[in-house]
Amino acid sequence: MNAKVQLNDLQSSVWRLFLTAHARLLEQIELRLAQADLPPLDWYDVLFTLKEAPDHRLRLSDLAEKVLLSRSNLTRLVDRLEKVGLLRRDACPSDRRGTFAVLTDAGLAMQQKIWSVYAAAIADYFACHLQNEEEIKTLQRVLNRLLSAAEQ
Amino acid sequence: MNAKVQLNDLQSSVWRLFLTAHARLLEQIELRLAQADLPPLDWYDVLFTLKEAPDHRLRLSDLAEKVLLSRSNLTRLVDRLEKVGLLRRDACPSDRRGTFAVLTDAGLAMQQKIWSVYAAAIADYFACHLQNEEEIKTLQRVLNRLLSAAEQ
DNA sequence: TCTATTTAGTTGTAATTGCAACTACTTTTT
DNA sequence: AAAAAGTAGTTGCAATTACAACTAAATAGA
Repeated sequence: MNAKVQLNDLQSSVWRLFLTAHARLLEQIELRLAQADLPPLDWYDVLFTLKEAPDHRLRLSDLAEKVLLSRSNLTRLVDRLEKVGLLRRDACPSDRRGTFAVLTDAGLAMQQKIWSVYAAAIADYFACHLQNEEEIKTLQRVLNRLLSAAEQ
Repeated sequence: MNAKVQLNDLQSSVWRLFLTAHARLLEQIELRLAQADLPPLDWYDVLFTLKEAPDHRLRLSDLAEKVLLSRSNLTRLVDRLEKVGLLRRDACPSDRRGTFAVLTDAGLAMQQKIWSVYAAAIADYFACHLQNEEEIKTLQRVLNRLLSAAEQ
């Protein structure tokens, strides 16, 4: 680590910009969801992740990994989602310690409902400001590089 | 709003990337701070913001605005920082409802101490992956555009 | 096989957050 | 100048999060 410790003004100001832009964007988007009486983004994240998974099911530890939540926090988030019927827990036959989270029909419906609002918000606050193809490609390339570096 | 509701696959995957990259980066950086026995980024944010302010002082409401915290959460964050002597509260002479948060010497020292670790982490996880000048300029331009849109 | 280690998930508890209500003060309106 | 409306900051309380300890089951090592 620390191959390049120096940080110039441009770099640190862009970092700051990255943090603030992220924060303000999320603020606006969460606001839209709240205005539409929809649950917050971390609910969406779980529902979407399950939807993408084979058979709409995922071991809790895998789910935690994907949605960037600690295991204990995931346990309780899953509790809440289960309580309102958006997913259910299934025992894992091959590993008696394990539990699957399985998306229910109501969960899928909710995912779609949230998406309709969420997608519009992403379009308004994000996508519509990425003017040309080249700009979005650059962003993609940079973010991919950052992500793989952060995951080692 | 909703000038452009459509969202194509590239756009939504880049949005997703933006969220995950941000989350993973912060995770790593917070980890570095914790390993160095330093307080979390929101403490830094307050200390830095005060350092930048004229006379190292800022009204609580202005501070809340800049660090992206609700007023009530700022009250308690300021409580914690005050309790360990990193800042102090001063009454505002011209508006008796008002309070200033003022950076103490210890607060300034702490800001610098955190910065030494934080800057290295930003360099390692962020800056050093922005290869050429053009890439960082593009990022700056895009983020600026997103930020101003999110702030209306 | 029997013990030690690791892994999956949950739970206790303390700290933090979010939201609404509240106090005190200031500004605007009439 | 009095009443109404708005602003600054704090507080109560419920919900969420973080961290560590815990139970149960699987795996590795002797």
